[in-house]
Amino acid sequence: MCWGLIPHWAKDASRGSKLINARAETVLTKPSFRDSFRFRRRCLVPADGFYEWKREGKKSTPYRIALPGKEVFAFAGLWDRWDSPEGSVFSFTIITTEANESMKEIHNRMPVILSDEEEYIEWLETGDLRALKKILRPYEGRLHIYPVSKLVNSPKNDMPELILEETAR
DNA sequence: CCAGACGTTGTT
DNA sequence: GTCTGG
DNA sequence: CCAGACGTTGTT
DNA sequence: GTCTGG
Repeated sequence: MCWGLIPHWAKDASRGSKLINARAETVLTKPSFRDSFRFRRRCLVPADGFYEWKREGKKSTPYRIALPGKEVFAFAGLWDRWDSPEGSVFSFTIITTEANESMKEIHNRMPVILSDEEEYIEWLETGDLRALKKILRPYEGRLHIYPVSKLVNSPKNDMPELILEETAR
Protein backbone atom coordinates (compact mmCIF):
# COMPACT_ATOMS: atom_id res chain seq x y z
CA MET A 1 0.00 0.00 0.00
CA CYS A 2 1.66 3.23 -1.04
CA TRP A 3 0.93 6.87 -0.48
CA GLY A 4 0.14 8.61 -3.76
CA LEU A 5 -3.01 7.40 -5.44
CA ILE A 6 -2.59 5.58 -8.71
CA PRO A 7 -5.93 5.62 -10.54
CA HIS A 8 -6.96 2.20 -11.80
CA TRP A 9 -6.82 3.51 -15.35
CA ALA A 10 -3.32 4.98 -15.16
CA LYS A 11 -0.97 3.79 -17.87
CA ASP A 12 1.92 3.48 -15.50
CA ALA A 13 2.23 3.51 -11.78
CA SER A 14 4.75 6.33 -11.57
CA ARG A 15 2.61 9.17 -12.85
CA GLY A 16 -0.25 8.64 -10.50
CA SER A 17 2.04 8.19 -7.56
CA LYS A 18 2.19 11.94 -7.25
CA LEU A 19 -1.44 12.34 -6.26
CA ILE A 20 -0.71 12.64 -2.58
CA ASN A 21 -3.59 15.02 -1.82
CA ALA A 22 -7.18 15.36 -3.02
CA ARG A 23 -9.18 18.51 -2.42
CA ALA A 24 -12.42 17.96 -0.57
CA GLU A 25 -14.04 20.64 -2.70
CA THR A 26 -13.46 18.79 -5.96
CA VAL A 27 -13.22 15.17 -5.00
CA LEU A 28 -16.58 14.41 -6.60
CA THR A 29 -15.61 15.63 -10.02
CA LYS A 30 -11.91 14.92 -10.47
CA PRO A 31 -11.46 11.84 -12.63
CA SER A 32 -8.60 10.63 -10.47
CA PHE A 33 -10.68 10.56 -7.31
CA ARG A 34 -14.39 10.52 -7.94
CA ASP A 35 -14.74 6.77 -8.50
CA SER A 36 -12.90 6.03 -5.31
CA PHE A 37 -15.13 8.50 -3.53
CA ARG A 38 -18.41 7.26 -4.94
CA PHE A 39 -17.76 3.56 -4.99
CA ARG A 40 -16.66 3.37 -1.40
CA ARG A 41 -12.98 3.05 -1.89
CA ARG A 42 -12.63 5.26 1.14
CA CYS A 43 -10.17 4.61 3.88
CA LEU A 44 -8.73 5.82 7.13
CA VAL A 45 -5.12 6.86 7.36
CA PRO A 46 -4.07 6.61 10.99
CA ALA A 47 -1.89 9.39 12.34
CA ASP A 48 -0.68 10.83 15.61
CA GLY A 49 -0.10 14.25 14.09
CA PHE A 50 1.03 16.06 11.00
CA TYR A 51 3.42 18.79 10.00
CA GLU A 52 2.79 22.06 8.33
CA TRP A 53 5.02 24.97 7.51
CA LYS A 54 4.26 28.53 8.44
CA ARG A 55 5.68 31.01 6.03
CA GLU A 56 7.10 34.21 7.44
CA GLY A 57 8.83 36.18 4.76
CA LYS A 58 11.59 33.99 3.47
CA LYS A 59 11.56 31.69 6.45
CA SER A 60 9.39 28.65 6.79
CA THR A 61 8.92 27.20 10.24
CA PRO A 62 7.66 23.67 10.66
CA TYR A 63 4.93 22.96 13.17
CA ARG A 64 3.59 19.71 14.45
CA ILE A 65 -0.16 19.53 14.89
CA ALA A 66 -1.76 17.03 17.22
CA LEU A 67 -5.15 16.47 18.82
CA PRO A 68 -5.12 17.01 22.56
CA GLY A 69 -6.03 13.82 24.33
CA LYS A 70 -5.93 11.70 21.16
CA GLU A 71 -2.94 9.48 20.66
CA VAL A 72 -4.27 8.41 17.31
CA PHE A 73 -6.81 9.80 14.92
CA ALA A 74 -7.35 9.41 11.19
CA PHE A 75 -7.14 11.33 7.97
CA ALA A 76 -9.92 10.76 5.49
CA GLY A 77 -8.39 8.89 2.59
CA LEU A 78 -9.26 7.35 -0.75
CA TRP A 79 -7.68 4.29 -2.24
CA ASP A 80 -7.52 2.50 -5.56
CA ARG A 81 -6.09 -0.64 -7.04
CA TRP A 82 -3.89 -0.53 -10.09
CA ASP A 83 -3.53 -3.80 -11.96
CA SER A 84 -0.65 -4.80 -14.14
CA PRO A 85 0.66 -8.12 -15.46
CA GLU A 86 3.16 -8.05 -12.64
CA GLY A 87 0.47 -7.72 -10.04
CA SER A 88 -1.70 -5.18 -8.28
CA VAL A 89 -0.66 -2.02 -6.52
CA PHE A 90 -2.84 -0.56 -3.84
CA SER A 91 -2.41 3.13 -3.17
CA PHE A 92 -4.11 5.94 -1.33
CA THR A 93 -4.37 9.69 -1.00
CA ILE A 94 -5.34 12.06 1.77
CA ILE A 95 -8.15 14.58 1.45
CA THR A 96 -7.46 18.20 2.27
CA THR A 97 -9.86 20.97 3.15
CA GLU A 98 -9.65 24.59 4.17
CA ALA A 99 -7.89 25.41 7.41
CA ASN A 100 -9.92 25.85 10.56
CA GLU A 101 -9.42 28.89 12.79
CA SER A 102 -6.42 27.41 14.59
CA MET A 103 -4.70 26.24 11.46
CA LYS A 104 -5.14 29.53 9.68
CA GLU A 105 -2.34 30.79 11.89
CA ILE A 106 -0.08 28.41 10.04
CA HIS A 107 -1.52 27.52 6.70
CA ASN A 108 -4.61 27.82 4.55
CA ARG A 109 -5.16 24.08 4.10
CA MET A 110 -5.30 21.06 6.35
CA PRO A 111 -6.08 17.38 6.09
CA VAL A 112 -9.59 16.19 6.82
CA ILE A 113 -9.40 14.87 10.36
CA LEU A 114 -11.64 12.15 11.74
CA SER A 115 -11.43 11.67 15.45
CA ASP A 116 -13.96 9.16 16.70
CA GLU A 117 -15.48 5.84 15.89
CA GLU A 118 -18.71 7.33 14.71
CA GLU A 119 -16.92 9.40 12.11
CA TYR A 120 -14.72 6.52 11.06
CA ILE A 121 -17.71 4.32 10.41
CA GLU A 122 -19.69 6.99 8.67
CA TRP A 123 -16.78 7.85 6.40
CA LEU A 124 -16.28 4.24 5.46
CA GLU A 125 -19.85 3.08 5.23
CA THR A 126 -22.33 5.77 4.35
CA GLY A 127 -23.68 6.10 0.87
CA ASP A 128 -25.25 9.46 1.56
CA LEU A 129 -23.51 12.24 -0.30
CA ARG A 130 -24.66 14.93 2.09
CA ALA A 131 -23.27 13.06 5.03
CA LEU A 132 -19.97 12.55 3.23
CA LYS A 133 -19.63 16.19 2.30
CA LYS A 134 -20.34 17.11 5.87
CA ILE A 135 -17.48 14.95 7.02
CA LEU A 136 -15.06 16.62 4.64
CA ARG A 137 -15.14 19.92 6.45
CA PRO A 138 -12.46 21.54 8.58
CA TYR A 139 -11.93 19.89 11.92
CA GLU A 140 -13.98 21.53 14.66
CA GLY A 141 -12.19 20.24 17.73
CA ARG A 142 -9.12 21.54 19.47
CA LEU A 143 -5.66 21.35 18.00
CA HIS A 144 -2.28 21.52 19.63
CA ILE A 145 0.21 23.31 17.49
CA TYR A 146 3.86 22.87 18.40
CA PRO A 147 6.77 24.62 16.76
CA VAL A 148 9.49 22.19 15.81
CA SER A 149 13.13 23.25 15.70
CA LYS A 150 13.96 21.10 12.73
CA LEU A 151 11.62 18.72 11.06
CA VAL A 152 14.36 16.18 10.46
CA ASN A 153 15.00 15.90 14.20
CA SER A 154 13.18 13.15 15.95
CA PRO A 155 10.28 14.29 18.10
CA LYS A 156 12.32 13.13 21.07
CA ASN A 157 14.50 16.18 20.80
CA ASP A 158 13.03 18.71 23.12
CA MET A 159 10.12 20.22 21.36
CA PRO A 160 9.01 23.39 23.08
CA GLU A 161 5.33 23.22 23.69
CA LEU A 162 3.81 26.46 22.59
CA ILE A 163 0.11 26.26 22.20
CA LEU A 164 -0.92 28.88 19.73
CA GLU A 165 -4.55 28.26 20.18
CA GLU A 166 -6.70 25.96 22.20
CA THR A 167 -10.11 27.24 21.38
CA ALA A 168 -12.86 24.73 21.43
CA ARG A 169 -15.94 25.24 19.39
C1' DC B 1 -13.05 13.45 -33.54
C1' DC B 2 -8.60 12.24 -31.12
C1' DA B 3 -4.62 13.40 -28.30
C1' DG B 4 -3.58 14.44 -23.91
C1' DA B 5 -4.70 15.19 -19.43
C1' DC B 6 -6.37 13.42 -15.36
C1' DG B 7 -3.37 16.57 -8.98
C1' DT B 8 -2.03 19.70 -5.05
C1' DT B 9 0.66 23.11 -2.83
C1' DG B 10 1.86 28.28 -2.68
C1' DT B 11 3.27 32.28 -5.23
C1' DT B 12 2.82 35.79 -8.55
C1' DG C 1 -11.94 5.06 -17.89
C1' DT C 2 -13.65 9.63 -19.15
C1' DC C 3 -13.37 14.53 -19.99
C1' DT C 4 -11.34 18.60 -22.41
C1' DG C 5 -9.36 21.31 -25.87
C1' DG C 6 -7.97 22.08 -30.30
C1' DC D 1 5.74 25.61 -1.63
C1' DC D 2 8.51 21.39 -0.16
C1' DA D 3 10.66 16.77 -0.75
C1' DG D 4 14.29 14.79 -2.86
C1' DA D 5 18.15 14.77 -5.53
C1' DC D 6 22.66 16.18 -5.92
C1' DG D 7 26.56 11.15 -10.85
C1' DT D 8 28.88 8.76 -14.70
C1' DT D 9 29.51 5.03 -17.79
C1' DG D 10 27.88 2.94 -22.12
C1' DT D 11 23.99 1.51 -24.72
C1' DT D 12 19.74 2.26 -27.20
C1' DG E 1 23.48 24.77 -0.28
C1' DT E 2 20.59 24.81 -4.38
C1' DC E 3 17.84 23.08 -8.08
C1' DT E 4 13.81 20.39 -9.86
C1' DG E 5 9.47 18.22 -10.18
C1' DG E 6 5.05 17.77 -8.92
